[in-house]
Amino acid sequence: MEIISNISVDCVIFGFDNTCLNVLLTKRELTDPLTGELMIEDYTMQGHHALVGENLDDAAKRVLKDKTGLEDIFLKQFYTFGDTDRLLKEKDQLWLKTKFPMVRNHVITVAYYSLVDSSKVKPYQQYQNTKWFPVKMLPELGFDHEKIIRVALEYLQEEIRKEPIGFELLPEKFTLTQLQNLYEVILDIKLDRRNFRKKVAQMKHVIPLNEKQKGVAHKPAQVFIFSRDVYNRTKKERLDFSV
Amino acid sequence: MEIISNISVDCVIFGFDNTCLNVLLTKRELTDPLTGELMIEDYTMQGHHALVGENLDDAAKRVLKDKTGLEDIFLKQFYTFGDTDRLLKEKDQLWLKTKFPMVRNHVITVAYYSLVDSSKVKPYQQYQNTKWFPVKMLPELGFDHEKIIRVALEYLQEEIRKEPIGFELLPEKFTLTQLQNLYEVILDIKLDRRNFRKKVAQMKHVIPLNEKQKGVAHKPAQVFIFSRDVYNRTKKERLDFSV
DNA sequence: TCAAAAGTGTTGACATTACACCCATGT
DNA sequence: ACATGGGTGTAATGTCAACACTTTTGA
Repeated sequence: MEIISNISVDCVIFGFDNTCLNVLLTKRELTDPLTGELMIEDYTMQGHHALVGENLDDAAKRVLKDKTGLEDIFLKQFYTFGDTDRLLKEKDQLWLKTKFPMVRNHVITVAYYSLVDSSKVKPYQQYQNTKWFPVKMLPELGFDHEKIIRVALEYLQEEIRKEPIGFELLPEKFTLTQLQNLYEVILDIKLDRRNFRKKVAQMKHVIPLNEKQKGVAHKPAQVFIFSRDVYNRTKKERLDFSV
Repeated sequence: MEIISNISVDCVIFGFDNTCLNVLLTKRELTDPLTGELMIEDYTMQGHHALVGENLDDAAKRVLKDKTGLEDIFLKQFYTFGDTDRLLKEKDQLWLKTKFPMVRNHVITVAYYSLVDSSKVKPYQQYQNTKWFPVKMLPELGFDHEKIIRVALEYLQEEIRKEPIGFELLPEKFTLTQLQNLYEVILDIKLDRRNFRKKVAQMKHVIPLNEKQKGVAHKPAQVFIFSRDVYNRTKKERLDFSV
């Protein structure tokens, strides 16, 4: 399978742990073969190059499966980064020359973000040194990946205001407090609990179950599920063109 | 200047004529050199391939300048089309083999849309057979350009609800009726005149001039300008996460 | 019995909708 | 004088924001 050397696909994998919005990152290390000195030590999203004969979306699914073991996961293309200088930092050039000599200088990357229930990811991690990092406390990142993650977050923030995608980050069954935390963390705002619940109560696609939390040292919360089906049947166009 | 044979940049150029939202398209014709028979006759957006050492955004600006003569125009990347079958229709293959034999089968295209004051475009048209077509009455289109235009329109509709970009389609000075028509046509909705004006009156960035329309056979309308400056100073975050 | 989070309603402010008549101009 | 689009206000309804106390559970 021949790779397309000037097109890569990167995937910002978001997860949520009830406290932070996290991104899945893989450590990149390079040691000088002579001196043993550590020349590069940082993190990247570790995308892949597209393959000849492969749709871009399929390449993104491949990256996601490779890193998380998951398939049929929310995945959205948000931007293509095509500046000529995106791989020109000294350490990135060193990395590419050492590891990927066939790759030319100007690689454009089609960036996707995906939302995963992070409890499902852990067992599948195939890469050593792949870890979740809070988007507010990113480690040193290689290439232009810090920028890509920042832009991904902006698109996510925009999208989550309009579409019911937050549920992708939660387990199938969740409580309203979890849902509220999710919105608060992603949008970086505080929400009023009662008003939030009023709003959710109008969403027919957030469905209460006859089931409560168990084993918590406080009043157990009602458990809900999300139904995309109901959402699709009940959504209506918003008509405001607010600026 | 070496072209990058597997990456192209397409630009959906939108214009507005107070009645329709239009797209600028160029005729594509191919005649059989032997029989003189017309083998292809349709329209395309006529993008370009990216050049080695050129930022994608610069490639898009180049396409736009080439087709309209305009620079410093609103230009927004919205999606990258990367399906392997996007150029595989028979006539498109014929076209590519005849005209661009160096281009491989799988070309991804990074698509931008731009918004232009179409009164400024006409004098510059460099291509014969470049014309405006209403998005509601597109001619037969080559490649996957019909899909690209459809998707561009969806992104435009979304964006114009949130950001003051409609002004890019109008002359510097415009009337509120023009602005209302613009919103109605792009969003494909009807708006109440009085309510529309109330809403615009709240927008500090739409500024009335001491100037009226001239030479119209009815009460002349007040003339307005848009100020991005004022907009940037007065915009506030919307906090609703409506779905 | 205490700590911790769940759950619940009302009010005032503001925004949105629906709707009909007079005005200024060119012909 | 008439045809054409410009310009304006009010009332009813819906939506949003602010706010505090009681409940249920495990420890």
